[in-house]
Amino acid sequence: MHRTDLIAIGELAARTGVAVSAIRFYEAKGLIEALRSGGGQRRFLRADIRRVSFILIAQQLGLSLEEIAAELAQLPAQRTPNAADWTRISTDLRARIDARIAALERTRELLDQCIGCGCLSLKKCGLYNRGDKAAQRGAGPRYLLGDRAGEIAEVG
Amino acid sequence: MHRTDLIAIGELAARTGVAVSAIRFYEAKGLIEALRSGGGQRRFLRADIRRVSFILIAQQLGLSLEEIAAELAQLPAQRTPNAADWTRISTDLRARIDARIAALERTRELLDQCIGCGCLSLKKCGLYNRGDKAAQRGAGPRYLLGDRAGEIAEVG
DNA sequence: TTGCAATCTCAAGTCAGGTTTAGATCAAGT
DNA sequence: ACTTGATCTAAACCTGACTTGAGATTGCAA
Repeated sequence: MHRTDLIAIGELAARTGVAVSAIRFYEAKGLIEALRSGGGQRRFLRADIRRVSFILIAQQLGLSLEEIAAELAQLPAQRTPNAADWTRISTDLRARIDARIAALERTRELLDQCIGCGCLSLKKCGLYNRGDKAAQRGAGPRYLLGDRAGEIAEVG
Repeated sequence: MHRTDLIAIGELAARTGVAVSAIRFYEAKGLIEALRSGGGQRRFLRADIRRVSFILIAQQLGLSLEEIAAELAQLPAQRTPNAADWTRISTDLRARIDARIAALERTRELLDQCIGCGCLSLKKCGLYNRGDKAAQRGAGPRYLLGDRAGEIAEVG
């Protein structure tokens, strides 16, 4: 159990469901690292399956690759991460899930008020006065939420 | 109250917190429509403030502009949407929020199991066997979730 | 040892969701 | 009438997250 602990990129891809090209991309972005075979092919540790899985979960929570890289940076660089290491950073993830759920529940409550009054006027019901950063994924309108919130969207 | 019911693009932008360029972009994508002044400038109805607000809320829930366009298409084209119209499509949104929350709660539960056993092995805990489409925003790994789920990410 | 799939690198392409730029025109206050 | 800010169009550019393509090399298997 030394040679066989190393897997090729194709196997890592198959094990995680991520495309080979995506794995190379993640490596380029510093989210994972690879050893090299004599001929220059990437060789991953089995532990990297876990690492890639983490990336996938974090992405579903709306983290950018950069943010995910920051989380992963908390793992030990020298040794293979153990259960305690993973528990620590998975707990971070759990907190994010909690925050996300709380934000959605707030949105739901406010939307219910809006449905109730049929207004959707947003100033009255305050649907935007929230600063829900987690939801601020991708491009999207740049200066909604935060900076200008509170002086926004008054119908009439 | 006939002329004054029309607002310029700058005012719509100011009222919603969305950039003028984004409003033009939404129009190009068919999410909103504009009348034109004699000189060719866009003129919006006050009701469009509500429409843009809806776009913003829906975006926060992870809907793509295309999906949002589909929702908005349910509004009456002829007359200005009334409270009942908005209530109907806001209710759709509420259902999506509920689904999203439920999905996150499932993820949280599964992650807790993973933290518990320190595994993150995903096959055992089934963190991916979910088909959480709502989370599938942006680019992301194409063939995770759905198609190949269930045969994914077994550590070891 | 030959053959073919898997890998490699590097550059370019894709898609969503906008923003920026340029040069021209409109509209409103004085 | 004049000026100045708001708007117009079209096209180019941007970021994030990958994918695709081309041409060369590697590695396992028969």
